[in-house]
Amino acid sequence: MRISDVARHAGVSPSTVSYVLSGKRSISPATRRRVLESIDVLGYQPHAGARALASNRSNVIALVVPLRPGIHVPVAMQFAVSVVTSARDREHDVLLLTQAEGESGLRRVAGTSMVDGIIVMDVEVDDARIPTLRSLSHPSVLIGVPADTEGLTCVDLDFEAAGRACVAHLAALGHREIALVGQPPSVYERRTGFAERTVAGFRAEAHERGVETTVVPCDAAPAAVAASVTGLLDERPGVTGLVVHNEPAVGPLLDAVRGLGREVPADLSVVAIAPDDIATETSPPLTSVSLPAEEVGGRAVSLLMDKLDDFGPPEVTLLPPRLVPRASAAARPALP
Amino acid sequence: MRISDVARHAGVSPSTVSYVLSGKRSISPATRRRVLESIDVLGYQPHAGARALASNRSNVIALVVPLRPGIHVPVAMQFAVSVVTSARDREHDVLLLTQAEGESGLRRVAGTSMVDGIIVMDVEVDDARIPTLRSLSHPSVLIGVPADTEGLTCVDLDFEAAGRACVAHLAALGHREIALVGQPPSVYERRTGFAERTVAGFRAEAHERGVETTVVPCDAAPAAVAASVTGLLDERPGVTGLVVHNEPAVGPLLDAVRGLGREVPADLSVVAIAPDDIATETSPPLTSVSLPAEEVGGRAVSLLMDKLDDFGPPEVTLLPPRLVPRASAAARPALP
DNA sequence: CAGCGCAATCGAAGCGCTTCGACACACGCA
DNA sequence: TGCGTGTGTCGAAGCGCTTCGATTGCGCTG
Repeated sequence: MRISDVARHAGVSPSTVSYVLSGKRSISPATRRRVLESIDVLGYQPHAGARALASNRSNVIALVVPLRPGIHVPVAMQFAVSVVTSARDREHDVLLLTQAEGESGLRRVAGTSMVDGIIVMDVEVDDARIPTLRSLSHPSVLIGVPADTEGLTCVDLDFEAAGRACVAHLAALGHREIALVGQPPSVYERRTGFAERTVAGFRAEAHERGVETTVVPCDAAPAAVAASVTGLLDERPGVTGLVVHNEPAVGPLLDAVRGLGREVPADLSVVAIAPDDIATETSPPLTSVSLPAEEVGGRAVSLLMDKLDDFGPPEVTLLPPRLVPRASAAARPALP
Repeated sequence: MRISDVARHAGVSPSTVSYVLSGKRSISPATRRRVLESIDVLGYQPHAGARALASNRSNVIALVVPLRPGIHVPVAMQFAVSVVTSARDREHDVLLLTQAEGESGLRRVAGTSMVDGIIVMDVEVDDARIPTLRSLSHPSVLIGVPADTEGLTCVDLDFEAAGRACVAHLAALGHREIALVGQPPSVYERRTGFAERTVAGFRAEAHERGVETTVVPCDAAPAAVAASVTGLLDERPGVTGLVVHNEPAVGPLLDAVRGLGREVPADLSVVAIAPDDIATETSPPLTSVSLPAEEVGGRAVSLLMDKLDDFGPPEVTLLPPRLVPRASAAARPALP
């Protein structure tokens, strides 16, 4: 079943069929209808390889998904799924690359023209893949922001602003000493962009408002969370507000706080940076800055498509944080 | 940079370069060396589309990942990653399809020759995609086992045997009344193969051994787990053994049991069906049947590759369960 | 020593599509 | 009436690779 079969069936030339399909030249309505009907009747599907060869476009993009210690898989998958969905909306498929494939994987899929562009998740401040991406002639979009963004297209939640927003919210409620319960230590050790930027925003806003801070990296295991929280509240008894930037830790954290005989939000306010579904499932529902995975994934695809059609210069897109008050943050308790 | 450039550089014809690359005809060691050197010097990478067009092989396989309510994303990703890794080991890439794309997605990637074969995860007992898969001329492998396996290639842990093994272990320890804390209700409602098979094995073995059983589907949220466990132990005070087939529930379940003042394993034995990392991270470490995601993913790829080279008939591969005793199951407590 | 078989290589056809230039025709305008 | 302009369609030339059959030169065998 080839394009020439369709052409014969519709009584036109193969090139006409091609133009009907691509819309790159005008075709009379009557011809278009006949061709589309033939395609339908014959169940024609163009050969992807032939198309890629002739047009120099594969209509596939590569997505590098993170598989590193400390990442929260369900959230990473939210990003991945939204990339796939958005890509499909724009007639593209997604080739899955793992972190393990590394830079050679990027070179391979680009060098063999297997993909038209690349989306990279979980970018580090000084990411080893960036020189490779720069060296490729293929466009790419980073989900996350490295230190040097020169010539790169990046998109992410504005984590610095998110950190600031959490502090501002707590400060406005009167809290004078707050702590950030953060990502697992390994995430900071490899200098993952989003984690570092959150801490920076958290500290900067607190400094500007004269609020005292502590930052506690935190492993996800419930026991580790309990230990961190207990240790924290023990060492810093004045802490009345917590910012949690660690999805799997939110449940265990609330349990641990309760286990210490403290009520949320009466004795301790908690603000999370997390996807809405995680923030709303807890009891009490968490005041949170939502992590708009869907929007970020969709934006990454849009930006990549723009680069494929070479519109505009590279740019860094930081989505403004939205803090939604729920039931976990309240005014600072009166001093005992 | 084309194959003819390499050929010129090495002083041979393009077809010789091709044969060096594919190994489909014998090439003298001297020529092979020259060609490989030229490839290296020039940094040649063959054009994937051209290759696919000429050879009728894309060296890409499609993987349909599950995104349904109730599935445990990290475990699903373990499967996916092992599929990608195994595929790469065999010179194939992986195209990511989401459940949402449905049957039309399968038809599309097969019909356009975008992929050579398809791997489908999370198969239901009466899966809607199976007729489509049967109708395609492309080979496919299911991870999971439907009711009618005629003509299909499937691979999975033998969940029925796993259910049996858990019961057998508890029964051997003297337990006479046990319960299965299962997957979320939605998983049973859509009749997911692995969940149903576990229940069947659990019930059959218990019946044969004269052990009384209860089956409790269970949502993953900690509160829901606590409610299920409390309700269960309340209604069935004679239960001294639990089989847990629900990854995210194991932590909350242990907490809930403890919350009821019962010790594991002194008062209540627990056996899990879960990946080893989940079973070993708890306190106490769980006696468990491991879920060999890596092996299943690898097998799925092997089976698909065999079908691509059309070796052998379709077959259902059920990996035998391995029950590893750890610290969560002990002899049934003496009656009060 | 003619003839054979085998190993190593080449040339050319063709995979199924896109795209460029050419062409035919209709229309409006001078 | 003739000419430019624009629209719709066609034909042919590739895109870069694989693969088939043909060819060459060699060492053997009978």
